Amino acid sequence: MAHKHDHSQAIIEVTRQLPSDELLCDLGDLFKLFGDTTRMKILYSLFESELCVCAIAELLKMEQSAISHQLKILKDAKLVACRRSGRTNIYFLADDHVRTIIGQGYEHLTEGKED
Amino acid sequence: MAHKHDHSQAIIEVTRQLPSDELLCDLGDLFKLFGDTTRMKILYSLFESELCVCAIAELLKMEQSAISHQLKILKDAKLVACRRSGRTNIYFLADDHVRTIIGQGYEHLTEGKED
DNA sequence: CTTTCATATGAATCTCTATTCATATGATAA
DNA sequence: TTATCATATGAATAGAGATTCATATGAAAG
Repeated sequence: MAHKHDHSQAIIEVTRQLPSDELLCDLGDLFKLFGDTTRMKILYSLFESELCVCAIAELLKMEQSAISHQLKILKDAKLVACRRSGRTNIYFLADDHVRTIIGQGYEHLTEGKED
Repeated sequence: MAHKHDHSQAIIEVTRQLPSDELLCDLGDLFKLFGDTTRMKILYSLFESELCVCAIAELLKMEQSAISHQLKILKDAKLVACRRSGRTNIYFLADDHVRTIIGQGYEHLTEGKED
């Protein structure tokens, strides 16, 4: 009611269809995981093969610590998982939605070429 | 070569398959757009119907200015577009990938219920 | 058991970004 | 033309998050 012209009907209708705040937050949080270049590179690397932490660090030319921190975030979100092998930790994709979601983004970018 | 154990072969292989830095950055930037609750709510609202700025502001109970700023970001990214109608600006979805991408995220959330 | 290697983690820093406030723009109505 | 409404926008602020540094943990080798 802050403005003069009326659209209360549209608002009521859209509100009815809108998912819960909690779900919308969760959705934002999910996509936030993909919204960082480092995490994107990590995920893309794991598309090809499972990798240990220092391999990813070398691959991306970044510090091991930075990679570990990001892997923790991805692991907490259950997008990746890891297993021990000797004293290395080998990470791999834990969810195939990752491929689908990133694939959709990829399509969007490669189709709409005019920018 | 910062570590002792060797995985240069894996690194070479993965590097070969990895998209360019530019594409990976663009992908990150794209998903960053979905990684914010306010933008997510705006996009979800536009799923249902085209809306003017102040309708979105009322709907989300946020300031008009905040909404305008976010709409600009979405518009620059060509995810939404707008048309003039009198003195109101009516925004609508400009790209159907938006629905697909968010839909995939939605599925991921609603399927994996254990958290 | 001590040393070394691979990884994890806490704290600090720095950057990025979302929101707010104030104001500008642009269109319509009077 | 002037007043009003709808939106846009620049600057400032505040908060979140990514990286680094130093260090802790944990496993294996000697």
